[in-house]
Amino acid sequence: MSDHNHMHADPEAALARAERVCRERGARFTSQRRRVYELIVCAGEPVTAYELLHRMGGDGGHPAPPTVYRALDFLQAHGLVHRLASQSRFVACDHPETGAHGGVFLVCDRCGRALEWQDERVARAVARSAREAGFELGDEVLPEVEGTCGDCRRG
Amino acid sequence: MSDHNHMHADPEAALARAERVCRERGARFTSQRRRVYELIVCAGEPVTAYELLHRMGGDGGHPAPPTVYRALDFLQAHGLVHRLASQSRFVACDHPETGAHGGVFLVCDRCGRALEWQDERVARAVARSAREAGFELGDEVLPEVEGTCGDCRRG
DNA sequence: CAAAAGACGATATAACATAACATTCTACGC
DNA sequence: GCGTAGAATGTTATGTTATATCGTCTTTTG
Repeated sequence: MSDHNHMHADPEAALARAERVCRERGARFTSQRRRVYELIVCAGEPVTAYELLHRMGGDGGHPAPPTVYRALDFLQAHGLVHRLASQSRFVACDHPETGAHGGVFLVCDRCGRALEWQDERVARAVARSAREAGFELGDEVLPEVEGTCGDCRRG
Repeated sequence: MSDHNHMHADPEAALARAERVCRERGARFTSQRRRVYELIVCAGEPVTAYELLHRMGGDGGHPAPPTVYRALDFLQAHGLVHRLASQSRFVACDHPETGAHGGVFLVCDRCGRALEWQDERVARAVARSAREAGFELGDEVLPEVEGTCGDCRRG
């Protein structure tokens, strides 16, 4: 019923997977997009666009905002990252291969980390609600809820 | 199971109710807060903080941003309005008296309207997910999902 | 009435995001 | 290879959302 959730232990694997996903779709996983994705994966927690921006700065300085936002748009469109609206932050998706991302984001109000918790029950309940309300659900249906994670509660 | 949802047919009633809710808690429903709440209720759809700001302008001009944000913070804290993170907009809560707001926001990607759909199944499924994940849910647990409402689909 | 707490005004600035247009890169047919 | 069309990126500017800070006023309470 509920899949166990995990952080990206292996950024290499995530990158390889992303590359494969893009190739299969004929989408170009350019160096910018790769760089942004890598930074998100390695962050291990939700990061803002401007944090990414500043981390991209190599020698001369960092690129302009549109550069990052364009990469983020691409990565979102291909399901590689999600935008946490409640935080204006971005996280890597745990399972970019599957089209459906049914579940819920559990966002910790203390440490700020977000768990992408897969749960068919939530997905089904939401789908059912939407149907009853006459709504047709879109693709980006990853509800976010705020709470306190186990680690933070235990101290 | 699913409650029917309705727009605020009667702003007067909503204001009276808000006033009562505040009085019961010893919170001050000041004129600023009343004004902001009234504007949100009358809008009938999600509105941005700056839209409220501009609508508050009476004679000389509109107040400064902190004025609106402070009022919004208060109203949110007392469950009178919700912030739709995905839109950075604010909507009146349909049932401010009850502490729990279990359900889901169905946000139309065409007309922009948001339906606060009460559904115990969603609330339970989310609560269950949270428990399994070791999360303790906070108060602000109103997941938002994007889709197309019945009106917009039918043309 | 005095003190304390809460609310509000005002200024400035931080943080998040996109519009618009120029330039460079890449794939693809020839 | 070579030209070209479309995609991607660079660049500048600006729009939008939100908060920090500090001073003043108002309300509550003892």
